[in-house]
Amino acid sequence: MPEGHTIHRRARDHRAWFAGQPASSCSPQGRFGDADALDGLELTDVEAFGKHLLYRFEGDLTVHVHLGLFGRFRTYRGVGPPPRGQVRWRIANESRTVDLSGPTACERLDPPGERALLARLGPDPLREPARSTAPESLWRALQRRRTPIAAALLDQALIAGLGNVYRAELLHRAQIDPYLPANQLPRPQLDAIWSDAQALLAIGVRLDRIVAVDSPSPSKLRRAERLSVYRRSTCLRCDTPVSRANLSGRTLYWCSTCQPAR
DNA sequence: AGACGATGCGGAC
DNA sequence: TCCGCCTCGTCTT
Repeated sequence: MPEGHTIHRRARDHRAWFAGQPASSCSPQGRFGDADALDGLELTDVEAFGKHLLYRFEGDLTVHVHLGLFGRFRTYRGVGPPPRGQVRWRIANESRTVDLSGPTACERLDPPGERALLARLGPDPLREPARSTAPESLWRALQRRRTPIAAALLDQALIAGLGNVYRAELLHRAQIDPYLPANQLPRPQLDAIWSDAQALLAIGVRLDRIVAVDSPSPSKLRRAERLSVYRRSTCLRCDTPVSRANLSGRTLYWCSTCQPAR
């Protein structure tokens, strides 16, 4: 579920449903101890930064949510049913109920904590204006790295919001060997990845799912037609068996024909 | 019914 | 580099 597109979509939805009015708040599971202190406060805004969500409440209170690998939201219209499973945080008004379960983080964040969080995130393609060039800071950071470009793309301090699916699909679309050292990636290739990331993430937010192939009607694509290499047995474009490897604990997928080593 | 792996990340070693 | 988190869809038995 959660790469940057999911987080931005949740921010947009939760803002539309809850912002500008009081919301009830509780922690059915009990592990979000501050939930009760927020009960009845007005939710003023919801923001997304990379894979992080910030919920703003009246009185300058901020809640930080990070879904991690397992976290998910369940949404109900109107008054929700009894919590299903372990619900860390339930937020609701008369029209919607949202249950958060399994997050890596669900916590009050004070201003220094928020500054520290945002300081360790690189630029988020979804927060930057659409551009044909990558941020200079990203380019300079990559120049200092000899790790594979595939590892760099998952480093949230370099670029915030990409996960394992977008990494695989972006490198495939750019026809780049995932093991190319980051400091050997030519600037035009970085710019191509950046602008492509902006486009794909925006589609992801709109459709609430990752679609990484070009299509006049991306919303109609079947599951097996949306991705070219991620978790596939063969490359969607050329039918070559997809290569897999473990790169610092994550499975890397690529097509050795479309993305040859130089 | 049970095993396994997953779109993530921090901390221990 | 590995483990834990704490959930669920998919696959195997």
